[in-house]
This record gives sequence, structure tokens and C-alpha cells, in this order.
Amino acid sequence: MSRYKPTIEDVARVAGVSRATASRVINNAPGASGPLRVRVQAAVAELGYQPNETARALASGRQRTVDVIAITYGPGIDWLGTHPYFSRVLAGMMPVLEVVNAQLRLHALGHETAAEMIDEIAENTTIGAVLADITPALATRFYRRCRRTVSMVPTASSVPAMQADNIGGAYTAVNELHRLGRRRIAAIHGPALNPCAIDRRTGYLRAIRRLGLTKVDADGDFHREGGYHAAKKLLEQHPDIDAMFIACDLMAAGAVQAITATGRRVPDDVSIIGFDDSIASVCSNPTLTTMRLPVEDMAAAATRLLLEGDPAPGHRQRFPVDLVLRDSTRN
Amino acid sequence: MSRYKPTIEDVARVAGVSRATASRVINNAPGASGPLRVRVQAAVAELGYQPNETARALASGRQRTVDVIAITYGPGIDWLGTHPYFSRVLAGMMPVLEVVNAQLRLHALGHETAAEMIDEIAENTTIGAVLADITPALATRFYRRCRRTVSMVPTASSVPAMQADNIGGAYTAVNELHRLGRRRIAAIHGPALNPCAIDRRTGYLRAIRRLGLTKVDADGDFHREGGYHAAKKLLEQHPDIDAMFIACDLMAAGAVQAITATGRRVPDDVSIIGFDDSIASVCSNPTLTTMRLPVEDMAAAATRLLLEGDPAPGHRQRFPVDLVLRDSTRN
DNA sequence: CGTAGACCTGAGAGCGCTCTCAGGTGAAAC
DNA sequence: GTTTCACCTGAGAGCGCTCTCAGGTCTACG
Repeated sequence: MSRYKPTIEDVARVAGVSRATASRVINNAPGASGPLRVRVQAAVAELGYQPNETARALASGRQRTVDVIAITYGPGIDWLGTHPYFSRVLAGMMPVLEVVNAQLRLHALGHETAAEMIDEIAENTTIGAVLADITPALATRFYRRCRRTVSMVPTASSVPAMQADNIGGAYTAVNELHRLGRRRIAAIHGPALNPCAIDRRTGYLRAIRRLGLTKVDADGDFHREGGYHAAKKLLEQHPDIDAMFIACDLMAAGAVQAITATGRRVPDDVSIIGFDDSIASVCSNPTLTTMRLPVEDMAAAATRLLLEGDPAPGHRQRFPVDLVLRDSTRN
Repeated sequence: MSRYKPTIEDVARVAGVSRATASRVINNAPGASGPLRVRVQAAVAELGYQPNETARALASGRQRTVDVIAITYGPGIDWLGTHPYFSRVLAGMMPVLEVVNAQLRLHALGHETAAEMIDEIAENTTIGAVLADITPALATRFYRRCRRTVSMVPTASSVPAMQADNIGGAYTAVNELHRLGRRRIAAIHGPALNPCAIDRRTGYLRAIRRLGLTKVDADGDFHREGGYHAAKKLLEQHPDIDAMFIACDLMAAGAVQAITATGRRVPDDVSIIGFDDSIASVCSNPTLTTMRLPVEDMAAAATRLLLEGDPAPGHRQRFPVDLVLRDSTRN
């Protein structure tokens, strides 16, 4: 049987004060004299009292919870476990929440059930919600019900969002490969509907056009297997490829394996630049030059923004996407 | 300004019924006739009513939240973002929680503040808590306050736990390397105080002794950099090493890079077996043969166990650690 | 027609806590 | 000694919902 859980009522009785005074002492609020403070604190210690957060939240109207929403596109929610992105979001948020003693609630939804859940979450969110991954349509729907929202991915213009320069990042990557003397620069893109992937594709195409090169590209899925197969296919169809810009490190890691498997060397024969600067970029061999998406910084900023109150509609906070040099472009 | 949030009171008024009846309909509880049901549902739709989960939790005494606790050993909580383990735990839990419509609350704590927070969390947990990473001492402390607890890592005997055969896994790995003809089998261990790392070290030592080999090992930190440097050092001191058992894929990925950097080839010159079967094992090049720690399965089982009620003290659920063959041992 | 029994329905008492507000106390000022 | 004011303190009204329980309605049966 579970132990009896003391309430603030018990603390007050033991300390010989009213519930209100006990509450004041427990919350470190002003308006309780020294002697009473001591008595209440003694009672708290004696009973091992811990406030009930639920009751506290209901009574005060405020709660200390930030919701994180991750909607995967495929069936199930496999992405969560295999893609480094999500844990980076969480890692960025936690330290910020820790200092204000707030909690993090994670909602990972399959694409099918997402729409119904969205409303329930929006209505019950307290400090606010960080949309880690979501479609523009669902983001808008969520935002309509809850204004304490920040998106981590590109969305409709009204939803406050953290905005990384995906287009510029891709553009920079292609230019870097060109600078290294590469002229046959292929690309492996992300999912056609993914907003970040779309921007990175745009950046690639823009740079290719500007440099007067010919585009050589394939679609991927932001996963390693997709990168592996796309690279293999590209190399078969265009054996003269001497560089690849790959829209995600996970795919880039797969591509490196595929390139190695054809007997080519990285970076000697094919130079590689990935995207994200995730754990995959340093686990790969050689390590991957990549465009750093500052996910932790973005997540931390999103959290801070929520903590400050309702973000202004259309609020944007911009983040650079910088080149991180590693071995896959070392000549 | 935020919209007015309708309460069940509003629904009842609009539907022309009592709060109790509205509650019955909303919760799909028996005891409300057809006509009233329809009226209440219409009112819910009209007002866009969503129940307040906090109030519901307080009134009913039950809440639908599972807490996940991850305590990192070092300063800060960097592990969360860089180590694939945590997202695998979350990924394993989410599908189970989804079907019962429960939520997941994440607590990532630095080692310094952990002790104080533990009590507060324990006292406020509802469905229960999954201890993703924790020291035995803190696990016991937590368990004393809250019996709805399952640990994912080895702990004191009373705390219910998911138990993977870390010793056996390490033992199997070394035997496999021996079977492949390797005789100079080094090891890179995990943090000295990490319970899983301790077991894997034990398994290595046991196998080495049984096979009549000499131990050659170094300490790592479960991170890539640690693996890199440990491998480099081992190779300098013992150039004849022809295989390595590495207690974590992340370190193994680093070790592969270090080995390659010395001009040796994997697996030709040095055969590698990692541990975990995390994303790092497939991002590495060549891909890593590894001992699969079924984290998702363990997390799912832990969650299911909590959903069933208080687990029996000392409850253990065992999981095999199987060999997954990939390229780093391909001859 | 009376009555038992099944089924609805709503009033109201909390869940544990916060917070306002009225009253009470004591020191300082006149 | 009276008044003023600052500071404490506790009573009590909720926060929004659940759930028990008493009463009310309706059907079926003797």
C-alpha cells in the first residue's frame, strides 16, 4: 500500500498555523514572520511534505510545463529514435527549463493521429509549446488554439518561429565544393515536403545556376539508407561526380559508405559536405564537413521566448548556418 | 489577449444539463440517455470545449503521465543531446503511451542538482517513472518515495528493473573475435562507475581469462572522443592488437577513425565489435558489428509494466544481447 | 392500481492548493 | 493616551473537474 501523502493541511496543523501561512512559507512568499517560518519548515521536514504540483497548477492557473511536439511523416514514430535531431532539441531546452524549474512534456505523434491530438495539447499547454517538427498546416491549426507557440521549422508566416538559413547554408556548401576545385557537384535532397529540405534544395539549385554548373541530384529521406542508395544510384548514372552536397549528415554517412563501396575515396575522389552537424557527422569515417544547424541554440532560444510570454505573431529569430570543416573535404 | 476558455460548466449550461451529466457524456461513462448525449456533444462542438487535464487529474486523483529520469554524471546534461541512448528510450516508450493516451515528462538532471529534484519528482509522479540513467543510490532513494518505478540500468536489488545481459554480451563479443582468429583482443571500457560499463568490463575480462589471452584495455567515457583517444593510445602501446571490443558504438566509431588514421584497415588489420547497436554503428565506415542492446524493447516493456500497476519489488525482466554482424568484422 | 426495480439526473462535496481580503497586533508618531 | 500605519495571520472562496448519493421517472409485473 502506498504511504499516506501529507497535504499542506497536515503541515499547517502540525505547525499550528493556517493553510495560508503554510503556503506562504513553502512558496517563500513574503508575509510570514520568522518564528512561524521556522515552525512550518520544521513541520515540512518532519512530514516529508512535497507540494502536489497538480493542485498547485490548478489553483494558481499557471503550470510549469513546456510541450514539445514532434510529428513524424511516415507511419509510427520511428524518427524519434533514429534521427539525432530530436534529442538535440531536447538537449537545448532542458538547461533553460532547469533554471526556472519547469518541466518538459514530449508528444511524438504519428501523422495519422496528429490532427486530433493537436487540439487537446494546444488547449492544455501551459508555458507554451515548441513545435519541433510539424507540417505548416498543423502548425497553423495549433497556433490558432494556442498563441504560446514557437516553431523550429519553417511554417506559415504568422506562427512565431526560429529560422535557420537553410538556403544560405546549402548555397555556401556548394560554393565551398566549387572553391575546392570540384565541378561535378551532385546533391542528395531531403523529403520533398519537408520545409527544411525544400530550402536546402533551393540553395543548391541557386548555387549551381550561379556557378554555371549542371545539376545532378537525387531524392533522399533524411535517413542513412536513403543516402546510401541515392549515392549509389548517382554514381552509377554519373561516374564523373567529384563532390556531393547532402542535405543531412545521416544521409551523408550512408553516402560515404556507398562511395567507399564503389572503390572511390573520400575526399580524394569525391568530396562531401553534409548538413546539420549532428552526431552522424563525427561518427562517419572520414568525419564529415557539414553545415551546422544550431539546433540546441534554436531550441534554447525558443524556450526562452516562451518563458518571456506570448511571442508576437510572425516573430522570427534568425540563426546562421555555418560551415564546419572536417575530413570529408580535406584535400 | 487569449480567448475565453470554455469550462464544463459552460458546456452544461449550453446543453441545458448538469455538470455531472456533461462530465458523463464527455468521458463516455454510462448513465446518460441518448438525447442528452447528443445535446452535450453538440455543445462541446459548438464551444470547442477541451477538458482541462489539470483539473481532471486533481479531481480524479489519477493522471496520465510517465516520468523519465536521466541523470548525467558530468556537469550539465550534454549526454542527452549527444548520446543516442536517450532518444531510443523515448522512442520505445512513446508508442506504448500513445495507445493509452498517456504523456511523457522528461527530467534531465545534472548530477549536482539531482538529489533534491528526485524527491519532488517521486512525489508527483502519477503512472510511474522510468529511470533511464541513474546511480544505484539515487534509484533507491527514488524508489523509497515512489514504488511505481522501473529502472533501465542495473540498480540495487529491490528496485524493479529491466535487465540486459551486458556481461554475456561482452563475453560473446570477445569469443566472436577469437573465433575469427584474433588473438590480441583489446578492450575500451566505459566510465568506471557506470553500472552497464562495469558489467561489460566483467564480461570482457571473463572471456579473456577463459580463452587464455592477455588483457589489453583502456578506459573510455562512452563518447566518440574517448574512444578515439583510447584506441590511439592502445595502438601505440600495443601495435600488435588485431581486434577490439569496445563498450559503446559511439566510442567504437571514434576508434575506427583512430585505427584508420594509423594506416591500419578495419576489419583487415583490426577487427571491431561495438556495443549498443545505436545509430553510430551504421554511420561508421565500415559499419560496425555490435552487440545489440534492445533499448526500445526494454523501454517499451518498462512502460507496460508501469501501466499494469505497482511492479513487485525486485522485479526483473531479462533481455538478451545479441550479436549483429556488420562490416567491421567481415574478413 | 400499486409497487418493485432499472435507469436517469442533478446537487453538492470534495481533490490540494493559491490568493484575496478583512481583521488583529504592535510599534511609532503625535 | 490616542491615532496611524505597517505588518501578520487566518477564514474562505475558488481553480475545473469527478463522483457519490439521493431523488425522480418510467416500465413491467403482480
